[in-house]
Amino acid sequence: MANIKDVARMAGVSIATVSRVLNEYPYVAKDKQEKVMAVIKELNYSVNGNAVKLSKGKTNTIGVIVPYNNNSCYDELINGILKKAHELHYQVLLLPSYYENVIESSYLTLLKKKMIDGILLTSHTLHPEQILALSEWGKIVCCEACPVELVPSVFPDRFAAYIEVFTYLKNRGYKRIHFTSGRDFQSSPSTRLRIQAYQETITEAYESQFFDQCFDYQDGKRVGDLMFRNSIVPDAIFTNGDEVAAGIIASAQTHGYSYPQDFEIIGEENTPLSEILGFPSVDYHQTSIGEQAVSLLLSDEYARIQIRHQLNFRA
Amino acid sequence: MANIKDVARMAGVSIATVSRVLNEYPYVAKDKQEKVMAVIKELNYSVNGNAVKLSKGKTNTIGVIVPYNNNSCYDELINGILKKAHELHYQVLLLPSYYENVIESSYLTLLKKKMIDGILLTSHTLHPEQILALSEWGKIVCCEACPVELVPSVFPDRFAAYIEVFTYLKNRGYKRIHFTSGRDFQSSPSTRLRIQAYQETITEAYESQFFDQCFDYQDGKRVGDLMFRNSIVPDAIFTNGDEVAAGIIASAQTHGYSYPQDFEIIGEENTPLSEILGFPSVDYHQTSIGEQAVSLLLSDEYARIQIRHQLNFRA
DNA sequence: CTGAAAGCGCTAACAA
DNA sequence: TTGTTAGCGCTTTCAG
Repeated sequence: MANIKDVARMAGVSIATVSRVLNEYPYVAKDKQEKVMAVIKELNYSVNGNAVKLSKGKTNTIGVIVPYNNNSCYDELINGILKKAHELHYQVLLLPSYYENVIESSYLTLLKKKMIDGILLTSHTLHPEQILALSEWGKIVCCEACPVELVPSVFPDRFAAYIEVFTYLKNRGYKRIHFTSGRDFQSSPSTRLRIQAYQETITEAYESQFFDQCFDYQDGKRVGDLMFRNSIVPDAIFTNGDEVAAGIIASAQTHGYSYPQDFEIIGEENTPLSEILGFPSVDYHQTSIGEQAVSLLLSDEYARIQIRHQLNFRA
Repeated sequence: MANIKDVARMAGVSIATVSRVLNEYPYVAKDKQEKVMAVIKELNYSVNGNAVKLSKGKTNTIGVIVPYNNNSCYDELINGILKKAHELHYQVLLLPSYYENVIESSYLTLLKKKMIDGILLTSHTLHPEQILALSEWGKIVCCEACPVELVPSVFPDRFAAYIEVFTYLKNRGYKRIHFTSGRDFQSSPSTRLRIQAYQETITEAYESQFFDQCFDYQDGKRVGDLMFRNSIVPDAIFTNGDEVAAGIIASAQTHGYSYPQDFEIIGEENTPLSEILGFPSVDYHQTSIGEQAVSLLLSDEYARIQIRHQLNFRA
């Protein structure tokens, strides 16, 4: 396989000149430039990207750490990331963590290894110190609210959304407001926020229940069964995802309860599911978060940008 | 930032020895090994991945070309790919093409640039020759049926699925069988197969119609409007995706037709949507395709592996 | 406008 | 078991 030396030799110039042509450097004589380009074509030559990266100390690649790829919320986020990265001529390494701290840390070291220029962090189990310890080697931007001020981030205003939803349900007169979340409150900040928002909003003694470990449609069906075969059935439910909400609705039906006649339900992510089934859903504008996160990552600014959510009602 | 030379100097050994320790090479004296490890820790040293790649001529990275990331079918596929790649200690570069041939080609050249070891191709607009021309520089595996024998691939048996669906609908006595697809028949092989399967199965003169440019829920609503405000309304529809099917069902309702009373509909991808709305859906087992595609890509075998679909009926 | 040469940091063949 | 050294292929300063 031809290298820059071969091109230089065949074109009768120095490798420096070839490099200049390659990088569209000005100040190269027209004839030499054309000769070099001809030889490049003739030899079917391409630069070796790894040599460039090594020499430049820059990779034009960013890493994105996600727990999974099978959740619509990461879907939208990743879409935004891909779009903006492509615009800015960066490539994206997709790094699945499966919520394992060891794996997440190993991804952070990619910065030290100079294999990526920056990292975008979505939902994770990392300790802020682990992040800060590696920020020295490259920028790390968080797509969720980070408790530590020093970590630049672009994130949804989840707490405000939770407050808004609970307030809405309360004002509507619902008294048995159940809600769900994903990871348990010890590992998930958003679960904690959800509980806190509930406590701050629903101050009276309501017959509410909380269910964690809800991630998809099946989980929705599972907790739906728990909710509706109970003697106290909910009159409103705030779920952490449209799929979960859909599962609950499906389960409710098997127990003789139907939406929207017997209860209200509110989802998250604003997917076609909520549109089809006609329940309200919170849109966190993840695509926009993804785009802005990439912009922030590739700038040399520090910022913590909060993106406003939107509670979407159906016709 | 410390490099291997610094480590060698401080540990009082040669860089070769450090390299051996780094790569867990046998035949390194215990004491030297420990000394080196101590220095590595002290200096907080990490290898430079780009130097390794350049030196070894191998990147342990694969590229995955996808049109978009916002379609559940790529979701599942990518999930399988990520899982298997992680197992085999490879990293995944996610390359969105937006169905643009120029972009797709530019991704193929990453092989020549030695930036990835192989490419996984999903739906694309590339000409088989374009693929073969670059196979010389690295393995390319296709996740769709490729018309050219020489391209290794792992792919769903779409045609068989289409035949099965149309046969099923025909045997059920439906006479106005509409169907949808994504890209038009000129650019999409699967659209052509769909039409061909229809022609081979439905030989009598049915009042059928075909609609392309259907990709998501909104498209489903759009073509649903076309279908149901027509004087000839379908009694069965085969869609190219659960979202499209859901959109059609939603639209049908606004026109006074409801599923399953007034028509049959069959989707694709077997997502929660079809489960919730209760229509049958074709599962192509994309997760499995993704996993096997990675295995094939990283082996040095040649194969064309067809994965059997499954037509999923609801309770 | 051009070329020589010194890196970038690591691997691996070879000799010891 | 260890060290020397020649690559891997490109960028970039510096001198001209």
